[in-house]
Amino acid sequence: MFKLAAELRYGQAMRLSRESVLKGAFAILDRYGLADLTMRRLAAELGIQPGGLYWHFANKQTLLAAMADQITGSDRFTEPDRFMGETGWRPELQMVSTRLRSALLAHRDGAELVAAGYALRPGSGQPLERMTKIIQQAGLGDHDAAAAAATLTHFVLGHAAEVQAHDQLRRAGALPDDHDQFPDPDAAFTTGLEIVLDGIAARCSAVNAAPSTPRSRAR
Amino acid sequence: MFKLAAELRYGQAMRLSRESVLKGAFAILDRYGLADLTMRRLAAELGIQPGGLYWHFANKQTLLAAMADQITGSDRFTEPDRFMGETGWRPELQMVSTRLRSALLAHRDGAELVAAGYALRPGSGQPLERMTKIIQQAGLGDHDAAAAAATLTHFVLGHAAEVQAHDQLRRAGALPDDHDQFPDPDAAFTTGLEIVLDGIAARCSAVNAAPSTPRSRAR
DNA sequence: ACCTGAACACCGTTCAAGT
DNA sequence: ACCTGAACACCGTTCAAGT
Repeated sequence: MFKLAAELRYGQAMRLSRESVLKGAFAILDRYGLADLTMRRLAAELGIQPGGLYWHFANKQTLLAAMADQITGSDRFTEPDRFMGETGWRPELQMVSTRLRSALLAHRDGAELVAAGYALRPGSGQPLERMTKIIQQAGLGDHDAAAAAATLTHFVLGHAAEVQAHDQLRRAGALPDDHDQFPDPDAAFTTGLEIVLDGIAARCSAVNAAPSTPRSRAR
Repeated sequence: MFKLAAELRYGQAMRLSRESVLKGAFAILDRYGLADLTMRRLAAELGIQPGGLYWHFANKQTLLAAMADQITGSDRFTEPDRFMGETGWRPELQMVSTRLRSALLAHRDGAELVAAGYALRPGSGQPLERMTKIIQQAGLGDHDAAAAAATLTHFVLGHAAEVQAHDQLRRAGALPDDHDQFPDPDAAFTTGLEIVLDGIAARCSAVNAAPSTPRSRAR
């Protein structure tokens, strides 16, 4: 009898799963940021002891990698390959980049999290692989396509990280009221994206113009 | 008498300065990596108690920022403005980018360090400001020049971070003997740099061709 | 001026033991 | 199978007190 009462009070409220632990981790991330996402704090949020977490995840690194995978590996990038018919490589690349940006910005410190548990490792880097394929279909060779996709990824990741670092400064109150002393990140993203896409376009036409000497550059 | 002996043994070996603390910090960084660069470890390396460090630097963040500034703010970027005469914006941008890459790769985890204590904040972002000026002289407006410089910086930083993350994996022995399953980072850098520079060139000619409608894009 | 000694409030991780 | 309890080996930072 007493035991039952004790269980109602102190017993497990509900058995946890990998998914519920991940959910709790995202809750802390979004509310308090990556710096405050500690194993002990997460355990407290979930109502268990710190050690209990290690039944679900081998270590913190694995947990963070799973979070990064969830951000970067959402179905948005694996979506119907030819959903929009033959729109060409440029709008496709633009779409993947924009969606990756949105995915990174959807969670507080999302870019830092993904950059830390590197998104570029195979398997998780779904947007990277998607970009590489699109660029290959645009006519670039394997090496060039990989380098171009990496360049695009670095830009998107760096841009999102910069935006979120700026968010963090504002939260800390260390900014002069903002408005636009840091002139419009959306416009900067659009411009940067156009620059990279134009650069890829230039390399494509260079290859198409002189297939035997891919080193030649358009002037 | 005993006091003198005691001082010879346990007294200060040599008064520390901000510079010597920085030097010790770089020594640990290069030998053991950023993860092992702790205030306690640094104090031990310098032969003082952990608390003693806080006379020289307000906190760890300030120390790391000073290290990032030293990497990113070396004189290499402020060098003679017209040392190479009128070589044009492209080789100038190429030079600054290449030197920034070298500076980041010169210290273990240099890219991560610079990315964390953001190199993009004014004052420390000397390469960023240098790039912006060069691009402005190439004909782009303030906003476009800033966006282009940020794009270039994100590429260089992201590339270097990727290279060093790869180095770390190899050190941990978690890689299949390397050779070139990760095909030549130097070539990937050259290709990525050309892509971004071509993109900037495209934007320049778009502006020059139609100054009143800078939205038009070269085809 | 520069540092010690000692404490405070944290970390991630392990592991026997409980249920 | 899933978690507790308790420990281990760390952190960054503060601050009175020494010299």
